[in-house]
Amino acid sequence: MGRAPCCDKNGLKKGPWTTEEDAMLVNYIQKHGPGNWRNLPKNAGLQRCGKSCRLRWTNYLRPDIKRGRFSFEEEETIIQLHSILGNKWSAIAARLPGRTDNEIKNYWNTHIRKRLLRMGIDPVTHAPRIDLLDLSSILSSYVCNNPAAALLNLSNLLNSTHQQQPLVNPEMLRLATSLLSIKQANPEMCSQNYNLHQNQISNSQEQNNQVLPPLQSNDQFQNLIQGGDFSADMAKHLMQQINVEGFSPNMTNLSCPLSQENIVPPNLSADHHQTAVSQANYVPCSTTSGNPGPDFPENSYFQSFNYNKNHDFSFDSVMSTPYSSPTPLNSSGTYINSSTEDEKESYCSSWLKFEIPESTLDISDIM
DNA sequence: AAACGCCGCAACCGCCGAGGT
DNA sequence: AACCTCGGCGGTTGCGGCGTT
Repeated sequence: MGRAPCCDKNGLKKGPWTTEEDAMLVNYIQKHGPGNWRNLPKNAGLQRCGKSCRLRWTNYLRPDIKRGRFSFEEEETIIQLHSILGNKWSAIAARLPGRTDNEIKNYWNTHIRKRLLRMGIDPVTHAPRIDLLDLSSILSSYVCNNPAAALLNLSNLLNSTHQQQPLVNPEMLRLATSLLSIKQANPEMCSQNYNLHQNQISNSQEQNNQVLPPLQSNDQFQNLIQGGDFSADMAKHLMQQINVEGFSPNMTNLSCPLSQENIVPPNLSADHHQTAVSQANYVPCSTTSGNPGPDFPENSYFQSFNYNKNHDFSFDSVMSTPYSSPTPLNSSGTYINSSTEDEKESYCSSWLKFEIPESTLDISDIM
């Protein structure tokens, strides 16, 4: 037999609270204090169950509740805490004065979660998910203006071996197909030897140590895809076939979020995690316009991404970042106070695109 | 102007653990 | 030990506002 309901629901009102009900509840609690929720509605003259009263008080009427938009700093903190605590909304709320767990939960589900998905980040694990990334935007931004960088991007992505999740998915294959078409349409463009990163090329070739027979035709490629036997190595081979000599599987240029497991030992307590989470989970990319990158708040979550003014986003440097860094959880520095959601989103997305800095790719040599 | 769909948020629901009897 | 109440938590729902067609 199930547990009896918290109260007799017959005759009790449900749904949105009226201002009169709010006033009655507030008046009663001001006189008698919160608690004894079971008897509170009767004593206060409310036709509500105790649970409803408690929720109304804790989530809305409490005087110390902060209303209004979440600040950039608050959002930053939520993402940090969620990366280590998961959906422990009450624990997260405990570190955000004035915010309720319900409010944080709603904000996560309606704003942050969607934004992370758009940026190719799994909102559950906080790990990168290529299959979530908006590849069409990458394609459009690079193939139109900078096909060489697009190819390099793909090369990087396809050569990523540190990911646990498969990087090659139908979307990627579609992208590769498109690039192949571009090559056929513009053979002179793709046949150039861009002669970039030669050292890294040779290194990667040594690492790959694989010799695959050349694909003879687009049909062969299509058959390969349709056959379903298409591994990351095969995809890599495909990129070689598209003629990306000069483009290396340059791991150090691939911005890569780190999973929690990579930076935090599992036996650390939540308090230790609090310190640890101050470190990089995501690694920003520079912009393609020569922009030195966003000025992240000092000691902020984003600042800790190891952004380098010289466009040198070293994967190794991130990996070696100690998780015991004393970076404070709550930034005391100034921060960009984006006033709108769009501003905030564009601000965030600018540091998480899989983009290649033009400073390492002289376009004039290509064109 | 009306219909429709989307989105955000307040509120509800079911479950659980702690504590008292 | 068993039962009950209370408070808390996370997931889900549904309503109202808003934009689009």
